[in-house]
Amino acid sequence: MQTQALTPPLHVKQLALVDCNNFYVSCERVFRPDLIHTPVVALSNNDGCVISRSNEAKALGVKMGQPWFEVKELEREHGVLALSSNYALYADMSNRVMSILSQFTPTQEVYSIDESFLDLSGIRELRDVSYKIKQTVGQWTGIPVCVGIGPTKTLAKLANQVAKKHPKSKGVFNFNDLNESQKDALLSKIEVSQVWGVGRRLTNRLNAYKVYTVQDLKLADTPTLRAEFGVVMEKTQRELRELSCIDMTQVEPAKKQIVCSRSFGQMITDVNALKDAVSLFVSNACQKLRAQQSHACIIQVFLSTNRFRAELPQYNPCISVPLPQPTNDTVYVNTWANYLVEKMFKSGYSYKKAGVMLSEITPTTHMQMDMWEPAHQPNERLMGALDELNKRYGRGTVTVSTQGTYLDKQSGQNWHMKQTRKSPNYTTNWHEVPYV
DNA sequence: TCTCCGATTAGAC
DNA sequence: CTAACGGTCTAATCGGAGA
Repeated sequence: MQTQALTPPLHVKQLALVDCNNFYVSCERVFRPDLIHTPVVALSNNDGCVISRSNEAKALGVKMGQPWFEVKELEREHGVLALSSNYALYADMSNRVMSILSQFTPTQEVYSIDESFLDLSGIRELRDVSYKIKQTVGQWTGIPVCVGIGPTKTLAKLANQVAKKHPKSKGVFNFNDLNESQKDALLSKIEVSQVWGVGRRLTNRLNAYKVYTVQDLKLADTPTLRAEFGVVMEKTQRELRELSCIDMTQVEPAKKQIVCSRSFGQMITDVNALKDAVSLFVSNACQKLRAQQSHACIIQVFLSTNRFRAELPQYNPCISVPLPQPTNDTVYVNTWANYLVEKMFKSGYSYKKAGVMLSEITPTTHMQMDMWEPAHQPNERLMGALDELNKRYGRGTVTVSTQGTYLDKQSGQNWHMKQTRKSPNYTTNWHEVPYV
């Protein structure tokens, strides 16, 4: 009887958002069960900022995105353990989780490394299925997840937050199970900043219009909202009103631009070290291009000094050039990148970051040949072999030209990022599998 | 005046 | 010991240049 009353009509869409709890930290804990009660954080590239926190670390006041040096005392005071991010591990764990989730529905959108939308419309016993999802992922991967369900993606996201926040929910919350007054009560208790698509700036602007809660946004005057905040906010409001505006995208669209950039572990003054770094970025960017079967028509290279050191001279050059032919050939793009670094480089500056952007991306099938330019012969077989080897034996196994040969001993300069606290690649490298 | 394009803004994770 | 603050990606919007 009770479930009968709560079960929404079958035509109501049941979109689930499955989100892994504290994903990076949870991945680390799978292989370090001894850390289960330790406050743990994972750091961004270069060990710069905190990007994942265990509940214990959150309780100690560590903020998302906070620079690690600001909270480092907690290491001594409260035994916080900070780990460098181990993307090979996280990507592999993510693939396992996503593949398990795909078993529950034909309609999955992998939204990020730790989140999937699933269309569970028409499923009876939805509560049981939701707990089954949570239980299966937990048992097969060791990663804890929460499930939020609603009639639109925006409401599924909110439902997921409710599932995460309230222990009573046991990790599953279905917005569709509420009656109208329960919905109003719930949305009135949640700050508008929690809504998907509403960040810090928009929160402030909405507050100025006396929109403080999700319910305020849901009931706000639509023409005013549209005029002052644009189409995106209007869509968000419609989604809160249970009209689905944001569709599931099941096939990942090809990227329109590909950027590979990195801050260096230390300041760099040597042009050869910069070339070395940039050639690795080109190599990674071209690999992504080939993975989605595209060519790029424009390459842009940039260098930059450390913007946090205002007392030092600043220089942030950036050049973009059209490639004579669309390509995804690492060697070919590298010759251009190298030339651009040489052209931009000025001595007397300490460089902290560099990067490469490939844009005007087109599918390889649409290749437009320049009638006058002698055709560049892409090293297709070479690139294919390179991708295959790197896939099988790990990224960086086979590299191109001078990439990676510029060793620290030549100048004492090491541009590689700082990663002093990285855990082993438990799942992707046999040499790093620990003895059990 | 209209359109195009690059730069800027805002957001997600 | 010190100094130390991430990387990618998209869509919307704005403002100037050129047609």
